[in-house]
Amino acid sequence: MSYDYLNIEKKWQNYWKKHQTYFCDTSDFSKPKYYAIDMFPYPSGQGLHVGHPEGYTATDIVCRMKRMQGFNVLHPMGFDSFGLPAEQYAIKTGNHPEEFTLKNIENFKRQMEMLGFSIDWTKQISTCDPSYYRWTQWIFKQLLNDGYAKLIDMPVNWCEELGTVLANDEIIDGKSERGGYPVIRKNMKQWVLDIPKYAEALLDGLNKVDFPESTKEMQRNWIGKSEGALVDFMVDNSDQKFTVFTTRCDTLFGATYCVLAPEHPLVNKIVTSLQKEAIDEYIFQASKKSDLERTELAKDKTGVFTGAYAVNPVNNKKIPIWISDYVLASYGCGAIMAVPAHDERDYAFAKKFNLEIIPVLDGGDITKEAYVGDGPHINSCFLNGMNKEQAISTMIKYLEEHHIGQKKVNYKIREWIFARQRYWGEPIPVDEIISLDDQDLPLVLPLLDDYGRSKDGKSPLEKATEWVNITYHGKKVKRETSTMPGSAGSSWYFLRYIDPNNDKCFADYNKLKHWMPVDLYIGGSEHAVGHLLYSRFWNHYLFDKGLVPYDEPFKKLFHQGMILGENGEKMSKSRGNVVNPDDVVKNYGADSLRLYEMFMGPLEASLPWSMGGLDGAKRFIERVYRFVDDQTLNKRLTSENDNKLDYIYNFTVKKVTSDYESLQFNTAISQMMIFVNEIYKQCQVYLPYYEGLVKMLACICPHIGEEIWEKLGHKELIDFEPWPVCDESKLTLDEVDIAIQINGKLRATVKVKNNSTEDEIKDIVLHLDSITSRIDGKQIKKVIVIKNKIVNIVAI
RNA sequence: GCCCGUGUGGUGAAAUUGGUAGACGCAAUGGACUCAAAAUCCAUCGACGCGAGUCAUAUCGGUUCGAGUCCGAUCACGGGCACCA
Repeated sequence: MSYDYLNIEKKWQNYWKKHQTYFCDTSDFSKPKYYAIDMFPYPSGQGLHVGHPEGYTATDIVCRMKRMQGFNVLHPMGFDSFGLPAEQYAIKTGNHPEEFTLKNIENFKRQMEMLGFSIDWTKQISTCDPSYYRWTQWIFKQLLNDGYAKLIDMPVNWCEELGTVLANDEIIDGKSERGGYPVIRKNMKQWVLDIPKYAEALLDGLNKVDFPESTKEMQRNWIGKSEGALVDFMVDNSDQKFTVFTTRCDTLFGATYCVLAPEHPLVNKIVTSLQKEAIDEYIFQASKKSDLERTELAKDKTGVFTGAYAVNPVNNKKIPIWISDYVLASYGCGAIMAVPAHDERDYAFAKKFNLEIIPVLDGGDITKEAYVGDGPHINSCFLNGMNKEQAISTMIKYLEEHHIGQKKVNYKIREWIFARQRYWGEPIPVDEIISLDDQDLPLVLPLLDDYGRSKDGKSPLEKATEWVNITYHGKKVKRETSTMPGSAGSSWYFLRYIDPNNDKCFADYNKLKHWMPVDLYIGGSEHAVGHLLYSRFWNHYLFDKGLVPYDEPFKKLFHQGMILGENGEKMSKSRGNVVNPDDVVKNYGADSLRLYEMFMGPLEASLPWSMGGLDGAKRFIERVYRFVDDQTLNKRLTSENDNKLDYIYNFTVKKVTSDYESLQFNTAISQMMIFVNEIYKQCQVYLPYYEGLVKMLACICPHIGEEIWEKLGHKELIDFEPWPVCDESKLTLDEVDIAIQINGKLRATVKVKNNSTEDEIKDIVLHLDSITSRIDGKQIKKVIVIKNKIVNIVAI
């Protein structure tokens, strides 16, 4: 006679584990498919955070509903298990990072089982498993053979403290995402993947996927497409020339100087002897600046005149060439034409160094500030009087006809730096000359005595001399000692789930054809650009090679919000507001935790934790359970329908179904609560309606779902029972409440026949005592009737 | 600085997308049951007012018969990008 959640949950978890085939048999390809996954976790030493189950419960609910609706459901889980904490643990203890990782995976898995997720554990993967990273290496090899992976000398983000390079998205405010250590720019030979080649495809693909608009926008900004033109400038009194990129070639008549990036190769060739010393000093200073310093100094423009002049190709005017670090070597041509009248940065620079400012767009006051608005062109010869669009296309035509420029599209997105000077990552399967043959994959990480960096600051793998120095195809060679970044293994794991044990290829095409794309993908918004852009890139690439059936891997993406501490702050050890899921499950049960997290508020919202809310969730489960657990209430399950609950039951089925589909679990739960409140009021419930409720609730609270189902006398699990169906005919009521307003203010409500006509309603309303007394002596100007909803009487 | 969000009771939040603001939950208060307590059940619960009513969705203005919802301005908070030519 009480809700013994500990034993109930243990009982069903053991049952599911013993009968694993229930959630693991995904072989019936004749059914429609549904593939839902969560962003797989990094198995940290701390175990699950209460934030993890939020997203996991959401996918689990949808999967459970889809199974009942007759779908073939794939719902696996894996571990993103290469990474820094395991390596640091290994450095500290001298143990292999794998030992730490496997221990953590076991703990994560235990916690997930404790929470009752209907995960297909037979398809579990781990990115640090050689049978998995064999194929990560294999995909890298394809990228290499096709020219998308390259070893290039480039300025990289170097973190001295971590002893490795980092990708742009691993840096926040000039500091490393992990640890917050300073990051500097440094030229190094690096493995990179040519993601910019896929810029256009990745941009296009966003139009056909269901992602949060903010995430699409972030990816668009990250890719940073801009359409413009290249313009060639001759250096005066010289045969040297350089090219600039501009999005406003229509303002070329207003270009009064040019600026080269300090790193631009032309600088040394054109600098005059008088300016050489100043230029060299400036270049030296610029090279020493870290990214952080560059951004901090952003407000104050610096620069030096080269002594040389360029010739403006449209009017042959001589304009000075400067260098400045506000021009980036890595974007466009590393050189710009400056139009100070209409660009804020150029304006600030021109003012500081007293350079000429010529307006070429009418409007604004350039004595005060740059005019960045629109206006007809002036001082612009053949463009005068034109608007922006006309002027740009006219100018592009002019540039192309005179062979001094052309149309050009640029992207901000840079190559993905694909090597880390670390131990605990996938070895890059190449030596100095060639990549490894397929039969030599996987290239397995060697064991080391010490996992710290080697003395010369190189990768820890340098110390494995026997592993590094090999004879391959008859030649003495050295292996690559960098490893892949963490985002390598996570860029394709959703493909491997589909065929995790295949040792012939990364996944069978026919299986991919059945399961891809992922129908629902849930994870944190911190991956809005990094992981989500990288995995889209790999999938597009594999699609172009004909190895996967769809270009976009994720049909629908959703970001769950963050669960904050009870004080509204982010949960952290130092704030002392961390809630441990193990404790919650012990004190309230997994079902209560799941129900509570889904009821807190919208899934995407960041919300504070509340122990009181957890009490409420448990109370609701008990209220439902009592019908089978309590003998007196048990008698209230009737086999005859008195029709009193017809409307509310069918409405509840309809709302819960559509709310689950759109991930609005908070309102779905509130609707089930309304239904339960109603059956308490009625003191009885038609058994099929109660069973319908239990099925819907079982998606969120699977343990109590199975328990009630069993107590109702069913022999089969509830998980594959048919989903309740809404009988639409029960949703039309005989009478509806309509509101009556006078001049927009609510004055009364009245019951009228459903679908009454406008005249019928007017007739009733205008004869109501409570209304006539109010409009007595006033003139009725208008009566607005909205069927089945509202009447508004306008009277003065 | 630029881009994108958000702002509703004591509190977490609902609101059929322009139609009865505050559903559902938490907390609180009163009552029933109990020797008593817990649990449970029932009731009340935006503010002011005895009342009829009046005022209330960050602030100010607009559109509309009607605005939490649409438009404009302002303020506050959150997220992203950051000299990208």
